[in-house]
Amino acid sequence: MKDTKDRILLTALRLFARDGYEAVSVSDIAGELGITKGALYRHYRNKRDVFDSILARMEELDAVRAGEYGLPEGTAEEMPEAYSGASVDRMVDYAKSQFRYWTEDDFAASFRRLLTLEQYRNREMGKLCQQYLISGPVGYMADLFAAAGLPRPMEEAVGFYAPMFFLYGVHDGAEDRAAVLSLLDCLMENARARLKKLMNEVKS
Amino acid sequence: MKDTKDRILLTALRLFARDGYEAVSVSDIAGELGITKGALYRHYRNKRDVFDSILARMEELDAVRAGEYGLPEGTAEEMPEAYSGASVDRMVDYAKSQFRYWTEDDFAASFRRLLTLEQYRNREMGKLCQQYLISGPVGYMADLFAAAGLPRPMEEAVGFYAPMFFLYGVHDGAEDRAAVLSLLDCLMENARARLKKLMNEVKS
DNA sequence: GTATAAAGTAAACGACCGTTTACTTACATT
DNA sequence: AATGTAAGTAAACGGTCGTTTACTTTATAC
Repeated sequence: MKDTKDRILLTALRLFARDGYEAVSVSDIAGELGITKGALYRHYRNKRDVFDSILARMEELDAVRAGEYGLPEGTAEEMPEAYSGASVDRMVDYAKSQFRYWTEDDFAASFRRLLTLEQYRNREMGKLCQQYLISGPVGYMADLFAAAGLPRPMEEAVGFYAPMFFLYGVHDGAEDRAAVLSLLDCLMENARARLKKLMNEVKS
Repeated sequence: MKDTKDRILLTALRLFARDGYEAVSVSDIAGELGITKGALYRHYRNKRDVFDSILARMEELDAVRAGEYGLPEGTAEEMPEAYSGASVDRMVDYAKSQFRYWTEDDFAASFRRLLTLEQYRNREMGKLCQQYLISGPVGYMADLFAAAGLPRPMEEAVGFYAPMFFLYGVHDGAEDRAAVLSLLDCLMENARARLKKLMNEVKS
């Protein structure tokens, strides 16, 4: 069944995201699903194959999501005209949606924690963590700001994205997650006002 | 020798900080030091004892550092008068010093990564991670801002601390770490100007 | 110089690791 | 109804895990 293979993937991801890849045994994954570890090897060649399949799945989901939102996928140098067109409102909405995605979507939230736990083990995982959660998003926003003619685009991008990133951490350790979301809303409204003011100054 | 016990502690910390507690074996630690794992058990009761000693050591170092900087250690409710006295300049200097500490000091930087890797495994580690790196620092700053009479102290605290926290992540994945420090300097100068302006508005 | 204790080695312990094997069950296709 | 294939079980494999044991080396104190 395709269903079992998917259930293995999700269960493994949840365990990897809590304890880290090495700390989770194949028996742990199988036990959580009520099957024996021998059965797991009918669906995946080995433990590493499960992990790699998680990475591949995230890549698919990410591509789908990027396509749905209709955002430019390349860098600013490749398609500068697409960047300057994005309005402040669209960007703030996108940022809020991204926060909810990385905290509320089960797969994405677990994957984010997995990246956090594996980022120091080798260069590939470090790069993936940067790409999905750190220098990737902030670089993307800095490109947008630069294309719009904002001064000090990188400082503005960090000022915009860092609170989101920080609230991922608050969210993971908080019991009252609604309070985190409302704090994010305040910060986003502040950012919206600031960016609109800066954009007006650029135009003149 | 006390020396060997310390070398075990530091070596274990560095390995734990890269791979996580479970992924590091006692043989790994001993091998890195050129001794057998049997010798390690002359200095620590077991593997968990090494880990606990790391936590205890960080607690000592943190207390020493807090004492040296002469900052109020309790909460704002306990000693409100001590908070409002801290000037913006002192706070910015303290923040910069904290960033250098958590990135350049070998023990602190490794400990920060260790907390990052272990935060989801159990409630204790999650609480420690929050206390040292996330809700602890931001709550402390929010208390300072509130005591100074600043409006929206938590939003201001996140705006101030989140970029620092974010740059920990950038720093860990960056090859050019000097660029990270100079970016931090820009952000801190922006924050200094903003806070001084806000403080003046409060006084009037 | 010899006794004493600390620090280190090498080997073994049972437990669990990831993986493979041999066998059984369930089910779809003729 | 017979057959072939996919999915699952139970047991075993060699290897490594954390820990303990018995023994040797090193250094210190009298």
